[in-house]
Amino acid sequence: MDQKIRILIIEDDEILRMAYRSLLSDVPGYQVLNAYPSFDDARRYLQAESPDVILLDIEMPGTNGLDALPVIKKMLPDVSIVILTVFDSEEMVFEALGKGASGYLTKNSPGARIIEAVREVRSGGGAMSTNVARIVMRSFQKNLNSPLTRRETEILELIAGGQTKSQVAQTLFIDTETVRSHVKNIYVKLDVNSKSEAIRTARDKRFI
Amino acid sequence: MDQKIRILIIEDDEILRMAYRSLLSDVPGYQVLNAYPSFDDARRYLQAESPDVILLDIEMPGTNGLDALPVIKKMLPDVSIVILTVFDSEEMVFEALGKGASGYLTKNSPGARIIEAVREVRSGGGAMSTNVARIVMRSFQKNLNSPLTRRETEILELIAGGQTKSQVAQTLFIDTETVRSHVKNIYVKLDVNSKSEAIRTARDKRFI
DNA sequence: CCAGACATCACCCAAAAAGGGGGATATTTG
DNA sequence: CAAATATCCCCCTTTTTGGGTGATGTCTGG
Repeated sequence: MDQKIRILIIEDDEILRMAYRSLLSDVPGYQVLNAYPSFDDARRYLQAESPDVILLDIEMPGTNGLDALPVIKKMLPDVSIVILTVFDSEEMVFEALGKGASGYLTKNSPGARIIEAVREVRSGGGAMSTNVARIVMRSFQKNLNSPLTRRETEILELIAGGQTKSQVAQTLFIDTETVRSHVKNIYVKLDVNSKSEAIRTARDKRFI
Repeated sequence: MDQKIRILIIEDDEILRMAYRSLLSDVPGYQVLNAYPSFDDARRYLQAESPDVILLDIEMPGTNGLDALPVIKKMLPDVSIVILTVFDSEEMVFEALGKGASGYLTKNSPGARIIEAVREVRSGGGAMSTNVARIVMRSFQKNLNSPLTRRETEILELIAGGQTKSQVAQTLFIDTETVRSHVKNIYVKLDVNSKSEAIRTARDKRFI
């Protein structure tokens, strides 16, 4: 059998901390190295214990989980971190993912889901609770009733990508005047009169 | 007990189609309305059958799943669509999510995962296989070794959001000249000399 | 088949923004 | 304390932008 998955728990609530510990300790192939009530407590032992997976709470005394994330990543670049929190706001999720979390579970997740998540992140996958997945997926969703034509959308996307009209023209092999013409139409449709407004409006309404 | 979850399957491979059908039919609370080998076959019956969840393949004769997605969404705005495919490329995933898929499973998903996914999407959540979750999460990940300072990153993000230097200045309550100064430093650090190059480079390297 | 939507290109103009130099001066932080 | 960072100032030219007005070919849905 493979090496056991070495797990570390950082969670300030004692009841939960113990619950997670016993939950995961009982899983064959899992080994809970330790469980700390805060990142500041865990910090100096991280390198020595070198866990494979860390279950990390966000709301904690001292350094919170989101601030701890990059620090942990710097100390243990190969560790997989699973956020385990009551918060499921868009900002929290995006910040955690941006800082390199491999998983994001909310605390209503059943024990089986937590066990599963540990295995998933260790084998290179991602783990999210369904409400988090919902948030993430919605952020990708485009508005299917855009007033913009395909070409207009294409052009606005390139402009939103930072290109000037003449660069867009080069990219699409059309004349700069044509791009200008499209952009004017876009402005009318979105009821704006500058590039930045157009991008903001289009993004808000998910036209791009 | 609640109303059964009404399911439709669109999958060209006959073996799989039958397998999914029998898998889901056996689940209490699930009802498989029908299983079609292509979207073009399913099309005219969609409205009448009004399923809650559609399992949708991508590679199919005729209209493929990704093109079918917006059409289905237009016909049945409240349906939850779960993509079920062998493809797990970034482009496919993003396109499917952009067009309103509520789930994206790859075909190596165990039967239990498919059953679970149907329930999840129907109750408003999102469902992804772990490899897909991985792709999605990686797309959010920032480079933690950015050469840019916090302020420079902040400014470049605003510029990438379409704002001009003077708008950025207003947003951050600083002088336009200060923004200019930061931007010059950004250009040096990224070794570029225009806004569009800076945005492209920074996005490529995930500095923003 | 035909009107309307769409994509393409043209030329006029003034204002705004961008980019390249050269600096200075606090403030923060390791 | 020295280095990094954030702030602001002035010079200059080139590029981009946005508004107006119009034309032409193609495609497409009713």
